[in-house]
Amino acid sequence: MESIKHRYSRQRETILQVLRGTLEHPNADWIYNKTRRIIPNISLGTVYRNLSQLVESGRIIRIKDDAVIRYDANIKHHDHFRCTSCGRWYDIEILDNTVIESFNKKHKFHIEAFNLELEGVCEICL
Amino acid sequence: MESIKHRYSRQRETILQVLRGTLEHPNADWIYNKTRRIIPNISLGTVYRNLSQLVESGRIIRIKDDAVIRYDANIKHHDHFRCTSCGRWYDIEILDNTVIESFNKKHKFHIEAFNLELEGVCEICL
DNA sequence: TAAATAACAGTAACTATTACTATTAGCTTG
DNA sequence: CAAGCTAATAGTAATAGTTACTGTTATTTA
Ligand SMILES: [Mn+2]
Ligand SMILES: [Mn+2]
Ligand SMILES: [Zn+2]
Ligand SMILES: [Zn+2]
Repeated sequence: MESIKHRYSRQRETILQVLRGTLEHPNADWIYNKTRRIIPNISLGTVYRNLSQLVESGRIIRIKDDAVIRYDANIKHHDHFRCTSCGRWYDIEILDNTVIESFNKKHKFHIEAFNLELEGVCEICL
Repeated sequence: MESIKHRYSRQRETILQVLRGTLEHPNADWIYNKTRRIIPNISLGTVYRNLSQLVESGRIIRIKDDAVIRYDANIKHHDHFRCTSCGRWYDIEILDNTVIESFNKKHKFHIEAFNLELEGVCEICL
């Protein structure tokens, strides 16, 4: 992290400032439109390229990496562990209601659903 | 759940059997190719439509609903709560290392990353 | 058996993202 | 401070995953 050497560019710095100025967790298009108010002729491709570089250099993070929808015939609630080495998916159980209840005590939110995904190397691959 | 009335179709039943026969957590394309071995001229649109109907009727679930990548300038590890009413994203802290350690004791996996996402109605909207 | 319409195959359209290309601009070295 | 190297850019084309449309087929009901 933070080790990749990039030349300065006004576009990249502006994109970073735009993202730092919001709590929206926006997507590329939202960032594109905000940034266009500062650099009107910036290209959408530039936004995508710089967002990727900013992730690469650890200055921002990306949420929901996997753009593909996956399906599961196991319909009882469960969590997932995905092995980055072999790609296997494992059904696991970590979160129970105690976690949720402790959350409910701190915040006054009404939880409808929760999803936990772990990533790492599985026993077979180790 | 299970209340929507659908006519029988060989395509839908085959898709369901294909998904029930694997632990792959496959995407639509994988399911399409497997199902084509049984119904060679099935259409990809049919696969998508039936997967959606099966989700609707609660016979399967979908993982990673949101196909859009979102970005966050808050790079310290944190979880998210998203309000289904107003769309706001909240940075939260639920998972700590005790959860991970207890997982490590049960399974011999090496965890590299984990991501928790909660969904519900926030305090403002309640 | 016939009418009503859900579901189908095939295809077109759409959306988010990535790749390509000629031009511009940040950095390094003399 | 040029000159040259090449990363980064704007603009556009291409790709991937998904959804929408359309005329035909098949399931259900009476
Ligand atoms: Mn599963
Ligand atoms: Mn966040
Ligand atoms: Zn593995
Ligand atoms: Zn809300």
